[in-house]
Amino acid sequence: MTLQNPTIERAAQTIRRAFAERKALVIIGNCCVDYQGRANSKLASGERIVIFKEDGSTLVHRPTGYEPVNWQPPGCLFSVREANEALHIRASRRKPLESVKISFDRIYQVCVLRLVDRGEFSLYASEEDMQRAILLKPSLLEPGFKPITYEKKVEPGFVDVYGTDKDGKFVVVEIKRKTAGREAVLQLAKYVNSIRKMVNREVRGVLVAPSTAKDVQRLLVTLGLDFKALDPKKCASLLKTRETRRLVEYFEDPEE
Amino acid sequence: MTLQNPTIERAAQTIRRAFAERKALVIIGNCCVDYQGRANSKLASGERIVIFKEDGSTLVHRPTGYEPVNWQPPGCLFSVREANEALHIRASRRKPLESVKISFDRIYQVCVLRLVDRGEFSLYASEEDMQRAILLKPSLLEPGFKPITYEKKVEPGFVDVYGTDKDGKFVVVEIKRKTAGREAVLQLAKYVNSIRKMVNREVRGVLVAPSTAKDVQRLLVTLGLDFKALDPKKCASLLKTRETRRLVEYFEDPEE
DNA sequence: GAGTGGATTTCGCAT
DNA sequence: ATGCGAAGTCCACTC
Repeated sequence: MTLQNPTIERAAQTIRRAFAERKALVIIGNCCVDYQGRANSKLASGERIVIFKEDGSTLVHRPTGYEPVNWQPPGCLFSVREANEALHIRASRRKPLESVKISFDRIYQVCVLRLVDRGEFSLYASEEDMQRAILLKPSLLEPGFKPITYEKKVEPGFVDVYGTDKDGKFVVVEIKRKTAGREAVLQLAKYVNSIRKMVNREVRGVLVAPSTAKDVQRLLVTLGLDFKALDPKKCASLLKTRETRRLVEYFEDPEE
Repeated sequence: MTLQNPTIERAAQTIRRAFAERKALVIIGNCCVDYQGRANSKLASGERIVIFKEDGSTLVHRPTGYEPVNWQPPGCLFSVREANEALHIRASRRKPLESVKISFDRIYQVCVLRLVDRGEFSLYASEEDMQRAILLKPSLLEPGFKPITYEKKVEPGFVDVYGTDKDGKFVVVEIKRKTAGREAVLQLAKYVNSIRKMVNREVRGVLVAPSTAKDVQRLLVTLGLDFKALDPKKCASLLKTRETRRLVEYFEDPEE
């Protein structure tokens, strides 16, 4: 439901009902803003986009900039008042005690919304990011792990990461960005077997993924392989705070 | 200018022109969002409020939460495409290379805006205000305190305020606008140690904040640092009654 | 409930 | 441009 260029009275009426019904609001108009709480601020008159959400969060957006000039986190109570031919909306909360007062002298549009949004949000890094993270911080895999090389060519394909564990055993690491299925395990098993034929030492296989599909855990046990849960997102954030360029140089010319 | 429940074609046309004329856009509709760049994310279908600003910033807001679920800072280029009865808007930038692709399958409203906003914004009772207050009225810190300079560069960072106490000892002041945690103390300690290495005189450290977190008092004692309680609001009200412009001139060329 | 650390942090300022 | 510190940071997680 949308009002175009409503009077202050009409807008106030609509906005009050919207708050009562816990609907979201988008108001576009000329306003000034006063904030008092953790700090204090004043914003002189100008045209802005103001959003009030169902959960009590509040945003005042100027025509430029990523950040809202004024805002209020979720959990606010809203109140509406008309005075001096202006519409005053106050969003306030306790802990910390603070409030934002938005005063409109002209309203171009009031948009009342019942938004339905059940869409899942997922943030992730690429498989390569997980690989880099493990090379950078081998303890992510397990204590004592030492990478030797990565993308190691073996008969069936390329081993994601290859190294030794705390006991000196060889370790073959297979990385999946999302829930690992049966094929990931079989792939890892192939690599492990391939390497066992070539070296005269114990070889372990470790599957790295945020989680496994059902029954995969049992398959891993059957084949004598290990699993390490690792969140791609954590890998991504870890990479940000480190120098990754060096990695390439360091592992550039992998020894055989 | 506002479209209600437009067809995809009509919306695309309007949005293209809005981008060409560098106007701001508020679009409400059902969409999914794909982000690739510093990280990657996928947002499944749902109803959202999407804002494109004149400066290239982009915001995708779900019906709850202070923060946008997806966004792009200022400086993006927008492109519009129609395919499979959906409208795809891409906001992309270089450095870092990243893009957000928003795909609408239903659009409830498109609002094209030329917002005029010249209103001045001023923030009070910030950390900077506390700093100014202390420089203006050094006795707020303690009797006999004499500021030498502020924002003094030392190895680990910038010392908020630097001066001497009634006994001629050097004083390093670290200011926090809110309850000071452990990290504030450690920061102060770093500054103090850094300065101790450089001068041949006693150096004291004073933490200024409205209050401290638990255990922080003990940490201060352990490290031999002092604490002075100071309310940001009081600093702000003190500044209102004085001429603050002078400060800059006075401390402009800090002596070493 | 408070403290601690991360963020697709963003933003501003200094080098 | 790049890098570092601050923020009304917000937010999720731990104690």
